[in-house]
Amino acid sequence: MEVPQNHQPSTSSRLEASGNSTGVGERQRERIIRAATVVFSRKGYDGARVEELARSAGIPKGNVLYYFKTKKALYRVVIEQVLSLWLDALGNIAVDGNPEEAIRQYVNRKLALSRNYPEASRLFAMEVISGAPVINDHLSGELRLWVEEKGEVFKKWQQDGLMAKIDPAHAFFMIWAVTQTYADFETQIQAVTGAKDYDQEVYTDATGDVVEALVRGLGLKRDTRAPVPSA
Amino acid sequence: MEVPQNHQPSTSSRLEASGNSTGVGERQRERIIRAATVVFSRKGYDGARVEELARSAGIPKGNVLYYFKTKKALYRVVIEQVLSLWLDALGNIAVDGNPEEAIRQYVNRKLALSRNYPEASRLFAMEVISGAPVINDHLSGELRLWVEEKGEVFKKWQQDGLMAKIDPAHAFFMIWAVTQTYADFETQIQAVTGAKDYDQEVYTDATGDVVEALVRGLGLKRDTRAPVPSA
DNA sequence: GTAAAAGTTGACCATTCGGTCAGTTCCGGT
DNA sequence: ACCGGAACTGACCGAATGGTCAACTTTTAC
Repeated sequence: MEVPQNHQPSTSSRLEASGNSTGVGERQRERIIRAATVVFSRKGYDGARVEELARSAGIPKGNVLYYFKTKKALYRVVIEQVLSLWLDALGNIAVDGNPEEAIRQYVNRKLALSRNYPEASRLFAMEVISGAPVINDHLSGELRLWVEEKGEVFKKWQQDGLMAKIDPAHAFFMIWAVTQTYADFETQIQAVTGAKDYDQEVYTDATGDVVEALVRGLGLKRDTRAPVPSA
Repeated sequence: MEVPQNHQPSTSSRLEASGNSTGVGERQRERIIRAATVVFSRKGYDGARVEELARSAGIPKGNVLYYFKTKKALYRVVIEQVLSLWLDALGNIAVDGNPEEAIRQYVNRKLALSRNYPEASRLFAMEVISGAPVINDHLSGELRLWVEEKGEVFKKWQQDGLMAKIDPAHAFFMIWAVTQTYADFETQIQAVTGAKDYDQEVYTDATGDVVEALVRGLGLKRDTRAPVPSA
């Protein structure tokens, strides 16, 4: 487990002009990353062949290794991108509004994420199951802080009798588990439900039932003292 | 994806005597399977090296291949064993008793399974995330039937007002997701909670909070018409 | 227009890995 | 004691894979 330096070819000479996306090779880079996310998420790091990553991106193998010095370097970039997507999605849980609505929104957001980026979710899951060799620091760093912080909010809610007395961390574990299961275990759920159009059928039911069940399970109440300002 | 025949050396000559565990090589076989479960669950099929499987079992590589003709054959045996553990654990949900107690027991059983066989859970998860190439048939066969069957019970409960009106399948998905998350995402939960003794600290909280939250979330009630016979 | 830089490609190389095999040891039956 | 088969082992092999490279094409800068 060395720390392979990143190649990062372009992006160096003409940084000033054209703002962000430097034209030519930058598109390829992202093209590769996108393709790699899909392949890695199904085969895992070891199961994914560089040649397959290339084919999936529609370019020859040599070209992939031009943009990413090693397979591991590519994986690192991919997983880090997935992680930031994950962390971003944690977003801000509305602290001030009423708990029920706040969590309802949060769950819906997480559910939408599973729906729109199922590969990202699966890749993240695989990484964690494997012991999170790459992102462990992020988990015990940023994520842990975030949970502690938001946990305080939960405790406040609990004191106000607006949430069941559940260890805040476990409340998050529950929410994450339930929302991500629809991406990670898609194969299983597909097999069991026999749904023809997974994305349509399954998520429709899930967003209804699951959100309600979680809100109920976590014992979330509307804050009656400060009624919602209509919006 | 061929179907590699299994070697299965011993167990053939002296089946009659000594009942089940045929002495000599049978112990090795199980030894290998146990070790392989651990390694596969962390590295995945492709990530696990035969040499490592061997080392983990404390025997030379050649010896592993003596008992299992190919790596894939070994994997198949391992995953199938894990699956049957999983399916067995589904067990019988007490249909007659009161819903609340039935699910409470079921969740506790699943939680205990995650606790006692975390590698099995992780391996199962990996297999499913990868598209369940080996166990897909089981999922859309046995498992689907089981869910349909037990789903009927749920519907009955719902008609009697003893359970929230949730698509039964999704109720299971929730339960599975939550209980298995403690095994599959152990690394993440460990990182976030910073627990020193994961097995002890985390599961203690989980069995308390999680069971309650699920019972509440699924709106399970005690059947008041037929009070529990004291036990 | 032209030269340098960036990008592209397929051939090629070294290593690793799954699997084979011939030879040896172990062990139960007689 | 000895025979036969099961169990075991390390050397070996071919295929596959990650990565390199030199040649070539395209783009960019002036």
